[in-house]
Amino acid sequence: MFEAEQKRLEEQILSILTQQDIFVSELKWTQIPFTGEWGITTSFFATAAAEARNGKSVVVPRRAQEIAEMVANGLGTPEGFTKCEPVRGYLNLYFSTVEYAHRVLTEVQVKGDAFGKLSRKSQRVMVEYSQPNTHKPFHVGHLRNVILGSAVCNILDWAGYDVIRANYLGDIGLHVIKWLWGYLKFHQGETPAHDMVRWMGDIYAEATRHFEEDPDVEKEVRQLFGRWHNGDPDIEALWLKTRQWSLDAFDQIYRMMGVEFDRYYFESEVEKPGLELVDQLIQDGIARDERPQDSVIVPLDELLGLENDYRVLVVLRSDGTSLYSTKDLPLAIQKFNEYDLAKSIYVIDVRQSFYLRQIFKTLELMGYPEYAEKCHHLAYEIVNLPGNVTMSSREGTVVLLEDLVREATQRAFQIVAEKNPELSEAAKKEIAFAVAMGSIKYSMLSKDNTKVVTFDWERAMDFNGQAAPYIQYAYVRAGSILRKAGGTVGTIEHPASDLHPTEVQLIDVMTRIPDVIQRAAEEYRPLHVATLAYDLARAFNDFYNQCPVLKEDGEIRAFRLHIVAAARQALGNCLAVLGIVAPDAM
RNA sequence: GCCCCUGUAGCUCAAUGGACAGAGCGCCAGACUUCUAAUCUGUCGGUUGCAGGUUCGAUUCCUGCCAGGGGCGCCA
Repeated sequence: MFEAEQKRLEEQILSILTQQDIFVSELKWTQIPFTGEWGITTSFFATAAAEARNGKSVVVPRRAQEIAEMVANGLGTPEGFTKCEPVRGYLNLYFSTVEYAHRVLTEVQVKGDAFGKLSRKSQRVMVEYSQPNTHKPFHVGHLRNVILGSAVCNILDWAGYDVIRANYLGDIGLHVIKWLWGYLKFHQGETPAHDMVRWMGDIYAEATRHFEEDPDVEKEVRQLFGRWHNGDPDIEALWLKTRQWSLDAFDQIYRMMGVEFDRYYFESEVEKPGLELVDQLIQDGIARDERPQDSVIVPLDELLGLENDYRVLVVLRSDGTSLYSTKDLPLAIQKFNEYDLAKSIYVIDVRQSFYLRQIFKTLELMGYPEYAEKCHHLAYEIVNLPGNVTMSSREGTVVLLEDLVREATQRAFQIVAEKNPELSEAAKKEIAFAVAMGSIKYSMLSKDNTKVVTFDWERAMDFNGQAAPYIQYAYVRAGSILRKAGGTVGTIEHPASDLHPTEVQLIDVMTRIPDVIQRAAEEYRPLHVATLAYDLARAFNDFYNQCPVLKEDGEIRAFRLHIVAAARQALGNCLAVLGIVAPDAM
C-alpha cells in the first residue's frame, strides 16, 4: 500500500549511498514488526555482505548499522514521517500516524467492498474442485476440497484473475453401476426419501458389501456395466434419473455452502474422446498397446530416458475400458481449447500427486508443453477421523455433512438464544447457521493445505478462540456501534490529537490486506487471509476495549466512527474472501 | 527400495532467510450499572525431532539420520 513512498525513499537512499561509492543491493521493505509501531523498514545487511564478498574487510552487522546511520543522516526526516531511525542494521521509518491514518481510512471508505481487490489482470484461470462422485454420499471428507477450492477461487478473483469455477462429476464408473445394481436388486421402484444423501449412501454401502462378499455379484455388476456401455435404454434412463437425484442433492449442498460453479464437466462425456485419444497415442508411438495380455501404457521413463521417476502411466485397461487417466487427458486439453487459460488448477488431495505429475508430463509428450506447464496440482491433505481413520463411504466410516451442519447449527442456536433472546426465531436460526458454517470453513482454511485435519466433534463444536465467530463478533460489534451512532457521515477529518496505539495497530493491520491477498493468490494459500482476518478482529477488539466511541464527542467521536466503519468493512471483506457470512447480530 | 508431505509450548496451529519464535485451547488468578463478556487483562509454558553444512543471520535453504502419514502398471 506504500509502494510510492518506498520507491521515493529508495531513490533517495540510492543517491546518498552512490555518493559514498557504496553499491546498494536490492532493498526489501516490510512493516516494522513491533506492535503499536507503525511504519516501514528495510535493512542493509545485504549491502554490507556484498562489500564483504568483494574483499572489503568489514563485519557485516556493524557495517550494516554504519550504512543505516549514513542513510538516516542523509534522509533526515522525510515528508510524511515522524522519525527515521537506524537500529542494528535496520532503517526504521515511522509514519506520521495522523496523516497516514487519514489516508488509509479514506481509501477503505472510497473502495468499500472492493477494498483489498487488486487490479484486473485479464488472465483466465480455471480452478477445478469438488469433483464428487454421483450415487455416493457427500461427507465431511469432501468438505475440505470444496472449502479450499472455493476460497482459492475468491482469492484469485480478488487478486485480479478471471476465475472459472469448474466441477468434474464422476457420474459413471464401477461405483455407479454397483449402486444401480443394488437399487435394481433391493430397492427397485423406490424413490428417494427426504433424506436423499443418506438414502443413496446406504444403498451404495449395501451394494458394495454384496460386491465384496459374493463373487457372483461382481459378474452381475460387470454385466450391467456392459449393458450401460451398449446403450441399453432402460439402464440409461435409470442412470440418468438416479444421477439427477445426486445432482440435485449436490446442488443443495453447494447452495448451503454458498459455493458456485461456472462449468460442469461430466466424466461420462469425456470417455469417448478419451478412447479416441488413446488410439491416437498408440499411433503416435507414445502409448504402447500390450493388449490383450496387458494394458495400454505410456512408458514415461522410457520415453524420457529416465529411471524410476515418472514410471508408467496406464491409460486403458486390458479389456479396453477406460480409467481416470483415459478421461483426464482429453479433459485437460478441452479446458484450454474452451477457454484461453493462463492457468489450470486441480484441487485434488495429495494422494494423487504422483498421478497428476504423470498426467501433466504425458500432456507435454503429447505435444502440449505449453498446456502442461500451465497445469497446477493444488494438493491438500485429507480429513481423517481420530485414530487416523480415513473416511470411506465404502466402509461407512463417514460423518455426513448434513449431520455436522445440523449439530453445529443447533449448538450455535443455543448460544444465540442465550446471548440474544429478543431476536426473532428466524434471525436466531440465520445467525446460528452463519456461525456454524463459518466455524466449519474457518477451521479448515486456517490450517495450511499440507496439514492433515483430524475431524473431532468436540473441536468442531467449539466456537471459542481463534475461530470464525470471533471474527464475526468483531464485525457485529462494529456494526452495532455504527447503528447506534446513526451511521457515519461526511468526509474524514484529520484528528486534532495523536492516535491511540490500538487505533494505530488496527489501521496498520487493515493496510496489509491487499498484500496478503496477493501472496495468498501466488501461493494458493487461504491460510494467510484466515490469519489476517483474525489479526484484524483482535486489533478491533483491543481498540473496542480501550477506545470508547459513542461516549466521546466532537472530532474524536467522528474520527473513531470512521475507524469503526473501516474496520467493519475490512473484516467483512476478509470474511467474504473466505466465503464466510458476516452477520449483523450475534 | 524410491518419491512426496509433516515434525515448533501439555494439545491444535502461526511465523515473505531477518529484530525478542507468536496465537488459540487447557490450567490458575482477575474484569460486566459500560459501545453486546461469543470479549478483555494477567500468570505458567520452547534445546523449533537429531547431527552437520551454507549464510553477516536458519523454524525457514542444503545433506544425512530418526519418527509419523501418503504414494509408486490396469482403484478412483
